[in-house]
Amino acid sequence: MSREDDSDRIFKALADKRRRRILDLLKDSPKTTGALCAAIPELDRCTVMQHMRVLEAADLIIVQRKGRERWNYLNALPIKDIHDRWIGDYAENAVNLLSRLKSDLEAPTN
Amino acid sequence: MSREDDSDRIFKALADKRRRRILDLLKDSPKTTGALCAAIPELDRCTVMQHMRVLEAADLIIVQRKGRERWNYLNALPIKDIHDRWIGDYAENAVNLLSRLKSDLEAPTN
DNA sequence: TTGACATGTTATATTTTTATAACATTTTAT
DNA sequence: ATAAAATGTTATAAAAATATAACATGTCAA
Repeated sequence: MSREDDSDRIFKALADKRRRRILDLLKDSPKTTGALCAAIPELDRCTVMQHMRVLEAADLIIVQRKGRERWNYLNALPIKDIHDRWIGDYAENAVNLLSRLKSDLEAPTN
Repeated sequence: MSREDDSDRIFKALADKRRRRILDLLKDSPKTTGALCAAIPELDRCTVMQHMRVLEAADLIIVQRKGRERWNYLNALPIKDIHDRWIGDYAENAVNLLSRLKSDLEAPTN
């Protein structure tokens, strides 16, 4: 499983508004699947579970079963990895690129 | 246009492997549309342009026309915004949540 | 054990994305 | 002016993601 596959799963998982909302809900405290469904009444329970499976496959949530309940925990580490590997790079170059853009635009006869 | 719409467009734009690749290509230096198409021979020119439109709508690239050429510049600022607003939060809480998870798992009778 | 509860699975319909073809516009060079 | 180059648009086919229904499993409490 390549690094690129990992970040593909993570970005795809983060691409959906409802999944980001689920992560927000888990940010404060872990919750059971039932509690999450109750917090998102406009989505069918099955739909919520399908989203959870996507998040779990991306390793953005960690699942722990306790009796007949399923407790879902946010795992922020993959997001931090993306930041370190990806966004860090871009942010580092941002000023650079913007200033290059600016000077290019100011010399239109090149 | 809400803040959430903005980050939705940005995350959706970043969700595609090929669009991330385009951003990578633009990271080093701005390029014309033609140069980008040449760099991604496995994709049809129209497909590349469709991806560019998605990136442009998300404000991840800035477009400047020079004669009959179109120069595409990476704009890293939206990515940095996401980091500051979103990933920063998660990363901040990461140690917190992981340690809470750990202690929860070690006390399974709660 | 038995019924109710919480969760899980599989199949399928709906919607959204992605790829491409066909055609149009703008600019450069001759 | 005219042909070629570079880009742009619109329509549509193909593929993927999302929502939901129908059914299945495991666990608790009486």
